[in-house]
Order: sequence, then structure tokens, then C-alpha cells
Amino acid sequence: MTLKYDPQEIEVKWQEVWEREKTFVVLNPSQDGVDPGTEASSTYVLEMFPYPSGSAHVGHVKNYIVGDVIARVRRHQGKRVLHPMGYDAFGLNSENVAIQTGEHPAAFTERAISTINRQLRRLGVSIDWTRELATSRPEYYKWTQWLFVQFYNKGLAYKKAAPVNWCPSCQTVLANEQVIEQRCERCDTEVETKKLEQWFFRITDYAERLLEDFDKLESWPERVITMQRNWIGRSQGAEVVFQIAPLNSEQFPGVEDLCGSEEMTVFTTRPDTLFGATFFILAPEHPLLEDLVAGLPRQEEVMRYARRAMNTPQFERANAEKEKTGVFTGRYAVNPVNGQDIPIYVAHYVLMEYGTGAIMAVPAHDERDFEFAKKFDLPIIEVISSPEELKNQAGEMAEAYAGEGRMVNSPGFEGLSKEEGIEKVTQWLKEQGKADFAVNYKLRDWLVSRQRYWGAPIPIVYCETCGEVPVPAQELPVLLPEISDYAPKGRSPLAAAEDWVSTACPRCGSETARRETDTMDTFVDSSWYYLRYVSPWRDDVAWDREAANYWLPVDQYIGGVEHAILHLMYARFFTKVLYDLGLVDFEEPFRNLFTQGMIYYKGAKMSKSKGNVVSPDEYVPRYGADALRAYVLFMGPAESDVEWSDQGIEGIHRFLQRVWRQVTEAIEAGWFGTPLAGTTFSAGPLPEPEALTADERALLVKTNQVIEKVTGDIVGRFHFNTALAAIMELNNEISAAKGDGAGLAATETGRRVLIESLESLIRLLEPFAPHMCAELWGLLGRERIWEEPWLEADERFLEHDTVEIAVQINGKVRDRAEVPAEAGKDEILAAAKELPGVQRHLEGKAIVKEIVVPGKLVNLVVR
RNA sequence: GCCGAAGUGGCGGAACUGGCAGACGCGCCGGACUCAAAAUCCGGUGGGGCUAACACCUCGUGCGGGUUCGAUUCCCGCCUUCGGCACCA
Repeated sequence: MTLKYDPQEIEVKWQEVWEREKTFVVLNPSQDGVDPGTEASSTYVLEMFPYPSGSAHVGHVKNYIVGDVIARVRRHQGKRVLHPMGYDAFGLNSENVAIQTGEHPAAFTERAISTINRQLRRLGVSIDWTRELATSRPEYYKWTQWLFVQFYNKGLAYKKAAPVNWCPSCQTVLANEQVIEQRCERCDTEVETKKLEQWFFRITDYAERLLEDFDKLESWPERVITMQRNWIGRSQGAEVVFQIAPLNSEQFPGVEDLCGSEEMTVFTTRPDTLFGATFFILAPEHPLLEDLVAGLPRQEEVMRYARRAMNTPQFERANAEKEKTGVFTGRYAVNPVNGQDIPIYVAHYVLMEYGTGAIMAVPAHDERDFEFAKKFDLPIIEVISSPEELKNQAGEMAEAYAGEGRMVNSPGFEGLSKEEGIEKVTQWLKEQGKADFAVNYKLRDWLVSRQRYWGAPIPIVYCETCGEVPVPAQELPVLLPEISDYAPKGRSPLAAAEDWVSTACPRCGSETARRETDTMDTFVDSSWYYLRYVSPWRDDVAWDREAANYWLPVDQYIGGVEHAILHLMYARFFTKVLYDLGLVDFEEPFRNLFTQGMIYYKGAKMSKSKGNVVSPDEYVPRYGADALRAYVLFMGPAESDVEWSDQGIEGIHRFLQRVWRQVTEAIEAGWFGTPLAGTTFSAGPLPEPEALTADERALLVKTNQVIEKVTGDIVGRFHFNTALAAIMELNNEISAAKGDGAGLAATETGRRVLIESLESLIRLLEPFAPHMCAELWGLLGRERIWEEPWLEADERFLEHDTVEIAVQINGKVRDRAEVPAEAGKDEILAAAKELPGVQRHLEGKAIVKEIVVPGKLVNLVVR
């Protein structure tokens, strides 16, 4: 063998060709000489951009390999493909390195970027590198800041003092979405609650549209939608007004009722259970609590409890065995449906952040209220007919019943169903001005300020006379100041840069204005990067409007499911705001989403701290990028988590070598002639089916079936593993059909058929192993395989002449019949009954039923 | 606790719409080549039974039921694993 498979040499060679020829660079419609074509001819394939933390491991690159196969196939299908790359480059990792080493985060970040850039290029990922961006560069974050100002001007960015999640290790606040089981998403430290002045984005205003617009998505994994839906947590019900019973002046002489005859509103999803509301609870933080108990004997006890509950860290308040605690305030509320006074308690299980911070308690039909009522010996009244098995001998409720039932003990509403009751009771109270239909969400506003250095500075200036002033567009970007100490101290490191903090007011020019020193959550940066890719070179606009409309929304987005809520929901929110601001013409950024699974190694997620990282830099030199690409896709279904295996990549490497040998041996045998330089090989037309032998037709049928299978697996299902398995089968079948001396290789038409199959094999394998296939294509006298149209199956060769039919007796396969493909039911049945294996089982039995599935099987039911 | 996904050979996995369970790859076993080894090539490989052998029979997709001529696939109940949420009224 003279042609050796040397992946290193081949891969670098073709990467240089693609670079030189600008193969993957696409132009925008406004750029010179570009015919924008129809909308159907352009497509945007995007993988979630990487966070440059040093170097990428195989788990990271799987994302880009999956995207690359899709991008390459779409190019073959005649699309103009936008497939860009960038870096989510602000963030804690670089900053922590800076704290340790004193090196500027920008220097570390740019170094990490060039490492990942090199890794991706070496894998032959087909990226338009002219559009590369990094969120930490001023030319990018200028526009992040500009967008903040647009949000601000629309009233969607605001500052408020609120109890926030504080990570004592990262020394910064976190968004709700970044807190997992009361721990910091990044460093796993238990978060604390702090009351701080912070910037928020009003994502709650978009809760309803974030839910509704799931309908506008073409194909998203159902579980991602479910996770977002649960996170948004929409509840439908009513707001109900309870009067506070005035203080009894005889009982408490001389005590001034600071509340007067005020009222309190609660949110409930079950207004149908109002007749069972036997007490009322306030959150410890409730603003009315202090006035409510002022001057009462219980004042001190109540306020002590409230203070303790508020100071209890959230994680204890949430867990603590869910043991209910609370204190009676001494005051009463009036149940609006029956005028009854019910006691007002304060209890920690009522949260100020949700609803109104006050609830009506219906112990018979709410588990938590039931528990509380039991502990404090409060009345439990059944108002929805409940199953007898939930009651004790005395007919009292033994546990809460939240299910369906008819209303009871509810004068005027007896017998109504849950649904009718909710509607009727609310309507009745609404007419008296005591209630209204209402919707509540679990979703909270997005906390975007961070007390860290390595992020985009929030572009706000505080002026003594003008107050908050957004930095005008012409003064953007607000550049990060140079500082010497990056270590967090509970306030933003930017605050130490006095020269920078002290500034002129953009509005009145006062010299005593001061800059906001917090930076933005990095999820702000990644909420709009897909837009910047359409024109990253523009310094006068955030994106070229025409180009954005041409390319967007993203046709296929690919990334890890770990971003199901955070990034994907924020990006959807951003797009909706931008639509409302008239900056884009679409409401959803990602039409189709594919979430790929993770690669585990030694039973765990790869991480530097665990020391179980598999680097492409280790395997590319050994097996080549093509083997790594193919292996990552062959490991298992792309969407599921799989375990890395050194033996697995070895197997794929052997497969690539078999293909290489099979093709180069054919070339050396002269099947492809000896093309002169500058000419291309042409095999001539394929003979008509009738002119071929059965074996020749069989190989072509296999070839075309594989073309169909591979296309369907890649385009329709993202099942790259089975696509590769089919390609392997084709390779095996070609080598079996070729034969040594007596096979297809022995005749002219046989060789013509083999050439057809080999060419198909190379073209089908090309998205997976683009370098090797480009090389083989060149060796057999062709050019630029990446410009070839995608293969389509030849209808004449999709069906075998005969098919094998499994014949079952009582559901068990007893024999197989070979029948013509077009055989009818009767013919199949007759052939089936002839079979010896069938005859044997029919002896002495009577056929009761005959089932024939043409092309598949026959089942004879006998008795 | 609630919601969701999954459970198939020694291993990764396949079977797309209820129709031949185990494709493809790994590993293992046997053979060819070799002085030998590696590489490569050829053959075998779910368990059990019965065979001199070919064959044949039988069990088998987490467990227990059901629907069906036929179930890895659909339905009911349970077990295990993973993911999400977790006092959200």
C-alpha cells in the first residue's frame, strides 16, 4: 500500500485550504455581490458560545461537533449557512485567576480565547471566523451597556432595596436562577440573605408572554419548556380583601388602633374554599404587622418572633423539617363571605415575596394550613366534600384534601364543583368590591447587579441634582477602570477607582456626580450575542437591522440542558423587549433547540478539580480530529449523557482506516483511471437496473437505503450514532460484495456499481470526517467535496427484488419465506404454508386466523 | 413530597408508526498471516436444554398484572436510577 492514512497531515492541509478559500465565510445581503435569495435559502446554525476558562475538554467540543455536522449538511443542501463563534468572556473564572496572580483578567481571558480558538480550528469546525466576538471586549460591551440604557428608558431596568441572595465566597449577589438548593451555582457555598440596593430587569412584566410564546417555537425539547413553565409558575385565582376587625376599646382601653379600619388583600387559587378560611396569616416581613400589634400585650412577643424569623437564613426557614412555627397577633380579620372574625397569625411559612405576603388559611383543604391548625388547635371546616378515608371515626378531617369535590358548608354555593365555585364565589365578591380575578407568578424580577470587577459596568451616573442619569450613547462604552486589587470586599472592586467613580453628570455637567460601581450579570452579555454575530464589525449600531432580519431567528440552536432556565429564558425575555422597542422583528430568538448530553469520565462530569478531564489535545495528535469527531457522535444518542471510552475512539479510528484502505486500494487498482492534472474523473452513467446482476442491484439497494437512513437520522432526528452505524454497514457490505477475484470487482459493471457505492460512502461520511473525505475525494479525481449537493436516494434502487418474510405460528417465528417484493397477500400466505418449519407446526392443528403484513411477516394462529 | 425522563447481552447502544429483540461498535473466544509479537484479515459470541453434528426446543428487554393474533413499544400497579422544583397559598 502506497497511500498511508496520516490524519495529522491531511487535516492540517484541508484546514489551510478552507482558510485560504474562505469556504465558510458568508456575506450579508447588503454586502457586495450577494444575492440574498429567498428566506428558505439562508439558515442560522448556532451553538451556545463557550466560556473561556482555560481550554476546552471533549464535553465542550461535542457541542460544536454536533453543530458542525448540521451546518455542513445544510450547506450541502444548498443553504447559505451562518455558523459563527464567539466567547462568553466576562465572568468569575478570569477574575479569580486575576486575584490569585495579579494578572489583568483581560490578558488571561484573551489567552484562554486563543487556546479554544486553536482547538476548534484544529477540529475542522466550519466556522465563519470573520464574525468572532468576545463579550469582554469594549466593542461588544459598549452595546450591552447601550441595551441596558434602552431597558432603563423603557422602565424595564430599575433599582430597589430588596432582600437578595448573597454568596459570601464569591462576595456578590446572585439572581434567583443562580441559587440551587440555597447554594451558589458556581461555588456551592451556602447563600445568605442581605438587604441591598440592586438593579433589576422587569422580567415579571413578560411572564405571560414567556409562557404564551412557547407556541411560537418550532421544536424545543418538551422538558426544557416544562422547566421554564414551572419556573415561571403561573397560578390563576383571585385577590380577596379582608377587613381588619377594629380593636375592642373595652378590652384594650387606651390603645390607639394604628391600623384603623384598614384592609388586607390575599391571593388565593381556591376562592371556592373561602367558607373554610378559619384563620389568617401574615409573613414576618409584612409592612402592616408592626402597626397591627402596636400597644397590644402581645406586641413584644409578636415582634420578637417576626425579627427572629426574618433573620433566620432562608435555607433554615425553608427546611427545618418543614416544622410550622407562628404566633397569634391578638387581632382578627373579617372573612368577607360570612362576616366571621378569624384570628390573624404571623408565621414563617408565609413568604413576603409571593402574592401579597398574607394568606387566608383553609386547613381542611391545604396541607400546610392543616399542619398549622393542628399545631395551634384551630378549627378545621370541611367545605369541599372529601373522601371518607381521609376522616376519622368522628367524621373530622384527618388530613387535608386538595382534590376535586362539591362545595359543602358554603351557604348559597352548595353543590358547586371546584371550578364553578372558583368562578361564582369570585364573581359574587367582585360585585361587592371585595375580590377580583387575579394571576400570580413565582418568577421574580431578574437581579442583574454584581459586585465584581470582570463584567460590563452598569452605565448609570448618580448626580446630586439630577438623580440617576443613564450614560448617553455617544459616551459609551463606560470602560472598566484599571485597578490594582481585584479581590472582592463586599462592595464592587470598581469603587476603589476614585478617578473613575468621580465623573461629570451627563445631564447638568455637575462635577460631583458618581458612577454606579456594580457590573452586570454575565447572563446579560449572553442574552443578545446571537444578534451581534450578524454584523460584529459595525461600530455605529448594535446590529445591522437588515442582516438581522435576513438571518434571524436562529434556525437551529444547540447547547447543554443546564441552560434550560437561565440563559434560554433570559434570551427569550431580551428578544421580546427588543421586539417591543422596535429593534427586531421577531419575538423568539431560537426557532429550534437541541440539547445535547454531557460526556462523563470515570463516572462523573468532567472538571478540573476532580482531575477527570479528557482533552481533545490529547486525542487529536493520536487519532486525528476526524476520529475524535466521529467518536463523540458515535458514543450514543447525542442528547443523552455518555461515558468516555478510550477503546471506543480506538474502534472508530479503525473504521476510518478501513474506509481509507478500501478506497485507496480501489484507486490503486485503477478503478478511477489515472486522471491528468486539471481533469476530473467521471465514471459514466450507471446502467439500468435490468442490466445489472442481482448482487449488483443488492449493493445499490443497500447504498440507497443507507442514503435515506443517514439523511433521516441527521436531518430529522439528530441521531448521529445510528447514521454512523449505517455508514459502517455500507462499508462492510461493499467490502463483502467486492470479493476476492469472483465478486463485483471482477467485471466492468460490477466495478461501476462499486464506484457508485464508494462515492456515496465518502459523501455520507463527510460531515463526520470532513478532512479524510476531502482527501479521498481529491484522490479519486474530484474537487471540493464540501460543494457537492447532498445525496438523494435513487428510487429505482430502494427496494430489493425479493423480501424475507418471517412466518410465525402463534406469535413465534418458525421459518422464513423469500418472496418477490411485490407479492400479494395470497401469494405470501401460500409460500408461507409451504415452508417445512411451518408444516411441522401445522400438523394436526387447525388454522384459526391468518395475519399477513406484506413485506414483514405472516402470523398463523392455530389450535 | 411534587413534576419529568430512563431501565435491553460482559460494555456503549439499535429496533423511527404494535410486527423477526440484540443492528453497529467495543470486549472476549477460535482461526489465517508471522520465527514471534503487534497490526491486519476471516469466523463465532444473550441464557438454558437436547444433539456425534446439522437442526430443533425453550426462557429472555427492571418487577407484577392487563389489552392484542402479536408488546422493548400501549394501559394499570410497583421497584430502581437520573434530572428539575421544593412551604409559591
